[in-house]
Parts: sequence; C-alpha cells; structure tokens
Amino acid sequence: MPVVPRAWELVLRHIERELLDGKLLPGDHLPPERALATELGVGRSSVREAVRVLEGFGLIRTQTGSGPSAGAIIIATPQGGMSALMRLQVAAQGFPVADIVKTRLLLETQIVAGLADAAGPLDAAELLLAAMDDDALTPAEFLALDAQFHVALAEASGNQVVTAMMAGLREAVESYALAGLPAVADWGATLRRLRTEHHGIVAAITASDAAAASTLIHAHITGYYTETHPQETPPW
Amino acid sequence: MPVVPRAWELVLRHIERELLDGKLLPGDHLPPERALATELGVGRSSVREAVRVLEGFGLIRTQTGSGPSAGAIIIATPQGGMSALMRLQVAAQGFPVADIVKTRLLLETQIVAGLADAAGPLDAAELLLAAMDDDALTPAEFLALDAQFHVALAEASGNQVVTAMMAGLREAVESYALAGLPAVADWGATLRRLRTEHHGIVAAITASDAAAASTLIHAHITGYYTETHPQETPPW
DNA sequence: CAGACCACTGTGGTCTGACCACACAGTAGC
DNA sequence: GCTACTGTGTGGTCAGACCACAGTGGTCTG
Repeated sequence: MPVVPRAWELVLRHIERELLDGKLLPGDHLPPERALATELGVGRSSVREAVRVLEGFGLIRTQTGSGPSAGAIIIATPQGGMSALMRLQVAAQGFPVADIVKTRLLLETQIVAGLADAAGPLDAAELLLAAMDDDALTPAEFLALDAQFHVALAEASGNQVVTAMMAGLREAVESYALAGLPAVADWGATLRRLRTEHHGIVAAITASDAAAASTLIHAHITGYYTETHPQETPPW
Repeated sequence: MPVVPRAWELVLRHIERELLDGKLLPGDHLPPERALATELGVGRSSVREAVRVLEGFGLIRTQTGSGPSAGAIIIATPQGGMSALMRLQVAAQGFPVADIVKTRLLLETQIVAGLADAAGPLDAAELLLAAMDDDALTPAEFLALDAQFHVALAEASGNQVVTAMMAGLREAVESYALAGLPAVADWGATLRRLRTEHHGIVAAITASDAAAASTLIHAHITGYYTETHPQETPPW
C-alpha cells in the first residue's frame, strides 16, 4: 500500500463512500469535475482519472453540453464494464479460452435448470431464436445472434450478477466461436444442428424439464467446441 | 456512438490491439506515457486516462522511479479489477445482495463438485481451515478468513475465470456477512456450526463425494443467509 | 403576439507546460 | 574497494487555457 495514496484514489474512495452512504443514487449527477476538484483539494486531472475508472466500470455515463442530461450520471449498468474487463483480460492472456468455456458450462447448465424450475419471460430469447432461423444470415451474423441468445437466457433468470457475467463472457465467446469457424467442414450441417439444439433447449425449459435442459445445453456448448478444436484435449 | 471518438479511447484501443497482436505480453512494459502521447498524437493526460482504466481493470501495475520495475507493467491479474468492479456496482445498487448469494450458490456448488471429481491441491483451503479453528479470532476476523476460504476453493479448481468471479464476490460476501452479524443470537453456536460445515465440505471433497460436497456447501451458504435474514423470503 | 434566431453559460474533453517524488545508474570521492 | 552523490528518466500532480457541445434565456423579426 502506498504511504501517500494517489490523488485519484482519494477521489474514487470519496465517491464510493457517498454511494455507500446513499448520498448518490442511480440517476443522480456527480458534481461537476471542477467543483469536485476544489472540494477535495486535488487537481481536475486527478478527478478526471477517477471518473474515467468509474466510466470504465460502467458505473457512470458522461455527456458533454449542458442541461439535465449533461455531466456524469450514475447508471450502474455492470454489463458494459464486465464486458470490457473480460475482453481485455482475454487479450492480455489473463484468461485462457478453455476456462471461458468451462465457466460457460458451469453457469449455463445452472441457468437453464433454474429457468425450467421457475421460468421467467423467455420472449427475448425466443425472438433471437426466430431471427436465427433466417437462412440469409452469414455465419458471423448467426454466431453473433447465438451469443446474444445465451445472454438472453441469463437475463431471463433475473439474476443481475449472472447476467453481467454472461454478458462479459459474450464477446469472448463470440470471438472464439468466430475463430473456430474455418475448422467447421460443413457449415450447413453445423447450422442445422445448432438451430435444433437451441430449439430443444427452449422446449425443455418450457416443459419444465431441468435435467434435460442442462444436458442439452451442455452438449450444445461442448459440441461446438470439440468440432472447432478437434486436436485438443477437452477441458472438461 | 460518438462521431469523434475520445482521445483516451483511441489510446485504449491501440493498447488492446497491441495485446491482441501479441506485441505486448504479460510482464512487458508499456511505452512511457510521454512517448505514447507523441506517438499517437494525443496529450499525455489522455494517455494517463487510458492507463488509469487499464489499472482499474487489474491489467497493468504502475510504479514510479526508474529501472526495470518502474513504469507501467502488464500483469493481467483479473481478481483485483473484478473485485473493484463488483464492490462499486454493489455500492451503486447495481447488484442486489440476493443475486450475489444466488450466484455464490450457483458457482460454489459446481466448484466443489468439480473438485471432488478431480481434486486439485487443497493446501491453501486447509491452511485457512486450520486458521479458522483459532478460538482467539474475533467474529470479523473469522468471517474474513471464511470468505478467503471460499475463494481458495475456487482457486483450487484451477479455473481462472471462476476464481476471478469468486474473488470479485468475496468483498461483497464479506460485507453482507458482517452486516448480518448482529442478527446472530448465539455466535458461539454459529461459529461451531460454520466450522463443522467447512470441515465437512473439505472431507466430502477429499472423499470424492461430489453430491455430498454440493449439498453441504449449499446448506452452508443458505444456512448463514437465512440466519442473518430471518424475515426475508429466501431468494432460492 | 408568436416564432425564429442567437449570444450566453456551464459542462466535459483536451492539450501544454511545469514541477515533484522516486528509484535506479553511473560517477566522483574517500 | 566502498561510499556518497549527482544525473536521468519514470509516473503523479497541478494550473491554466482553449475547444465542442447543448441547453437556456433573451432578443429580434414577421
């Protein structure tokens, strides 16, 4: 721990404390950067660095101009921050792809089982399901919708922490799915299989068959991974 | 999307690209801030804001002075960043405590089941287990060790993504556990129960009894939560 | 009087230049 | 040979200035 804490950390802690004390709520404005700087006795650049970290975490949104929508507003939408964090950690090789897949398996088997037991609204997922049945889609477009479909299942669970985690994994999942595309010998056959599996998963959920839903999504995820990584030993 | 991307986002994307291209690897130094600024044609303050975001994500570590250990070094340790993100999102009410607990249940039941099937080294967890048997511990100290114990189980699984997620949950878990402390009528009894449960979980893992380990840790987590939140309807 | 127009004001975004603290590297002195 | 010191390059911070932007409120024009 630094003996002299950096100025921007002081600003960060100050904002965190105001959040914990309930003085700042979602939707509120942060004080203007210049005011915060004089109030805390630091330079404006230090305030900006702290604000930048909060923006990176998806905690606030900044907007130039004037009026009610301008300034730094607390939004507390963790998905964006989680996505960026995961994407950069994968880029910096902090997260192996195998661990991403294993985490997907762990989360998603539980998510669909939970949905089967106490189903939430599956509208968003079913919409994506229909969109994926469009034959005009390119493989890349299909895989993008595919990744969104899996996030939609997490959203349907209503658990915001799990949703943020799946959203964070989404970009990583999409990129490795895309990277594996050349290894797919017969895309048409794979496409049909993926579609069938998706419909099967949703059917199992609506039928309240938790065990089947878990098994199906497990096979769905491992199936694509083994197809695109044939030479590797499966991580599970 | 802003038509004119902010300068610090440009810097961030540049660094991300170098990471993806393998030009920057863990352990490498980032170029000096001044050099990066002139290279990208932006001001040093913009570079600093991008660096600050990366530091917040736990991607780099900065150090003043000169020599090999000074400057910004890529470390790719996601736990710190994930912890900070979760802590702030909880503070900003982006994550309900009930969802934290549900996510713990989801992750940890799977983790211990995986450990029972293919056990990794439990040394760290067993060390914490022994430390928690010290009768001189205050409740707060015990709960801090308790939270570390659960993270240690995740670490033993070898899955870095799950470990980072559990590390992110740790502070949130510890704080709600601490907040619930006054609701515990007989701390001595609760302490004995928690200890017994911990030992039971490790025993089930070493006995390769996945089902028992899952059941025990489920009861362990829900038990403390219901004891400290008696009036609420359980979220599971 | 109604509408269009426009300067004003406060916000974040950026850059420049300066200075500090720090830690290592090389050198001068002993 | 060892010690002490100076030099150098790094991040950390600050102050000041300017820009772009978007509301606000007034003024002008029909």
